[in-house]
Amino acid sequence: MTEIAAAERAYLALKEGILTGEVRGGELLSEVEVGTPLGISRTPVHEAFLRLQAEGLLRLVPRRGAVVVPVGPGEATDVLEVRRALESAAVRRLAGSDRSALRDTLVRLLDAQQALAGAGDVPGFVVADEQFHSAIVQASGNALSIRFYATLADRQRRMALNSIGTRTEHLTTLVAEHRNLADLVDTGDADGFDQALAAHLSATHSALLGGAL
Amino acid sequence: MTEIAAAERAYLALKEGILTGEVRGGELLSEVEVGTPLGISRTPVHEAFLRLQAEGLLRLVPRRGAVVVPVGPGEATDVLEVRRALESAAVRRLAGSDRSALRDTLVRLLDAQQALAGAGDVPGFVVADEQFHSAIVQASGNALSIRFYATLADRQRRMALNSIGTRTEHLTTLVAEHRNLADLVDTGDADGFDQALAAHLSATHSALLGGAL
DNA sequence: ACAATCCGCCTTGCATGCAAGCTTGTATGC
DNA sequence: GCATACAAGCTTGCATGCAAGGCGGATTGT
Repeated sequence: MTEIAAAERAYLALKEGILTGEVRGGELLSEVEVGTPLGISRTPVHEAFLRLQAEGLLRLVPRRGAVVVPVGPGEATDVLEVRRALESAAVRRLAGSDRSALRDTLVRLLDAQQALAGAGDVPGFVVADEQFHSAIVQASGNALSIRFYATLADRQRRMALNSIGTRTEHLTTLVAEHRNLADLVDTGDADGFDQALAAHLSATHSALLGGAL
Repeated sequence: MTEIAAAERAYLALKEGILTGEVRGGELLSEVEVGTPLGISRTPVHEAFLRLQAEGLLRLVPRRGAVVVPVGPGEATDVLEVRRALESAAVRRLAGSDRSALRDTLVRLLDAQQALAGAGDVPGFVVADEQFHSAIVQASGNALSIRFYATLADRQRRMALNSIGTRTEHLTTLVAEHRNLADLVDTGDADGFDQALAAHLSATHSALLGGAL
């Protein structure tokens, strides 16, 4: 039945819990406490704890348990700052190589965004937004960037809890900004992209801080 | 006697082995094989494997063992690209805050570099170089950047094997470039820093690809 | 009543047992 | 000679046993 390994299940379940806010920051978890509901023993849970500690989501206290690292005060700023840095670096590299495949991808994603914005599907739009940005980084082919960016997406997803109560009117604005970004990628204008992205992420910043998108 | 935990010892020992090239890329390791020399059982070794997999240095093959991920062809480029992105982002942030403490630190590190360059101490200089660059990132206070940058330092250390046969004449050139970078940090000239850093890292790039520093 | 001490519970860290899966080498049939 | 099938040895994945350590509550002495 369950084809995936126990350690993997524990990891995914716990990570999902942390990212969705189901388990609150500061909370103290024990291995049996996490493993019992999943029907698995302490060992795979311990392994999951280690992986999550490596990602900075958990902090293992030697003989006490694992505390969920709370989101720090400046975390939103930190995430967006690194996102800008990595995405801009990706575009800078892409400026010197073939961008046609990426352009097609971005066009497709933009169409999907437009549809989602029209339908007012905010959760769907959030996913599409993430796909759009990460597509750029992935196209750069920088394996380290890609890996880092994935953890940034996780962190941002965790913070996005606060800002789900979102006005749908602004979604079309975001699509327009994305179109602009896609154009700059296509042109190979790395500096212009960097500036536009900074502005674009500032809006996201406000959203993550609790306001409307 | 040994106060640090077994899992930690396994992690540190194995990581050191990978970073120094003692264990070659592509090699297949088994848990007992690693644990026996350290006098520890499979469990802590398994945990070390998981951590190293999370860092991308190891790849666990389900019922076979752990293969040491070889350095990819473009890894040097990738590392330096992300280094540039993160360091420049740090300077951009620092441009808007108090840089006096950092300036003092950089001046101190520059003096040390000059001494090391004069003495022709290449390994010592490599360490000082790493301290100089990471000091900038750390001063920014971006926790994510700092963490990412640390793994970049690891990767670069692993690649630096090839380029240890280094001419000491060029060390003074590097010190001069560092002084220039420090000035730009102090001035808060983020764009200038970015450009100068790109040039500076290009030299490092050639070094990492096997040439002289 | 209050403070200090001690005992017991809960936690992890590590070792080991057991089973399952993959690979390799061998033997057998054609 | 060649291909196929089998069997043995390796590997890990997970469960569990055992010991050590920390914390909290109860108890006792003042």
